[in-house]
Amino acid sequence: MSPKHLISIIGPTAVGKTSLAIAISRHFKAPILSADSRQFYKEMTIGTAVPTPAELATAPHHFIQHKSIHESYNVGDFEKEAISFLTDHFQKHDIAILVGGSGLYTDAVCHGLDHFPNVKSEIRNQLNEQYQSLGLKSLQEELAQVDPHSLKTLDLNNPVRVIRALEVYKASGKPFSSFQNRSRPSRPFNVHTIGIEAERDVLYERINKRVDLMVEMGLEEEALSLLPFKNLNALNTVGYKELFSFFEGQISLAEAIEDIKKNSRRFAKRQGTWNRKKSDVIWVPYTEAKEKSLHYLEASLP
RNA sequence: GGUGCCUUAGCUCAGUUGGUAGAGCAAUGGACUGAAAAUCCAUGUGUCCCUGGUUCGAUUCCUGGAGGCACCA
Repeated sequence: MSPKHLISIIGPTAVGKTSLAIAISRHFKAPILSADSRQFYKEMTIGTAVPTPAELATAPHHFIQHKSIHESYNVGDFEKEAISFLTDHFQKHDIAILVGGSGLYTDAVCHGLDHFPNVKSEIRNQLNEQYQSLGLKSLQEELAQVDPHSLKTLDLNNPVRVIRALEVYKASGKPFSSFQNRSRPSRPFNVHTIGIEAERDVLYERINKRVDLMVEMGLEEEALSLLPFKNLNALNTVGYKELFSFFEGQISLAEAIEDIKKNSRRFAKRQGTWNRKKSDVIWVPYTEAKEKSLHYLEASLP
């Protein structure tokens, strides 16, 4: 069987990942898998900058708006579905494209995650209640009892991390740390990671413009229709949560829009720190992303 | 034109009874194994408007000037 290739496109929000993915998809006649933790949801369109209908028509896309905000969906689910899709796809084809801004999700597909037990949502709800009523300290103390190893490696100031470790313990009876760093299966495909880069001020300018465009396209209306569901995880999202604050009278519309821009910039910055530490990335400037990456891929793929 | 108040970090401002300064926000750097557009950690930022004077020493006090605001004309 001929070698299989997954082309992974990474980069901060608004840098041009979608159009590069489409260009590469057309060139190699390969499907695109989205690894974007917010574009999965069919109820969210404008604020998540999903590809336009025209873009979707020019290249086959997967994992875009295939879930509802009312379903629970996480990296592990995504990893399984994506690998299952790729296994099937690579039976008959050699190339696929992965594109997305969620670093954890692209890493899950490219390199795999450790296998953790399933956790019922009641367990997490209960831990969240404990956090609310008794505080972080009580969670930390409980973790110290059951998983002293995690106590050393975990960010104990981060309630999300502490709750995660505890919920795995409660679901399985074994410490969170005991599931980590077991041998992961190697992927039956080569990964070629292309990173798109832009100067900070250029990127921020693109982000600001894109937010203005979203507002023109009707982001406010879209967010208003989702207001009843604002407590769902999927809606703890830049572009929506700020408008919810506006609807509830906490800030003005202008402030909400400024906050969306600011939070998008911060998000882009976090994506930058995630991506910067990665090795084996072919970095291409956003101005000639298509030429440079096709040039590289032509030379590396058979 | 007159009188009063103001001018300190990117922004809003505090402060130094004279020993060259600090909050919030913004910003920047980092972490990340099923919440990841989430969550968490760390870090500064300076001709203290200009000019002269008093002083060992002035951002602080005094003179003059510039800009802003308010009131009076």
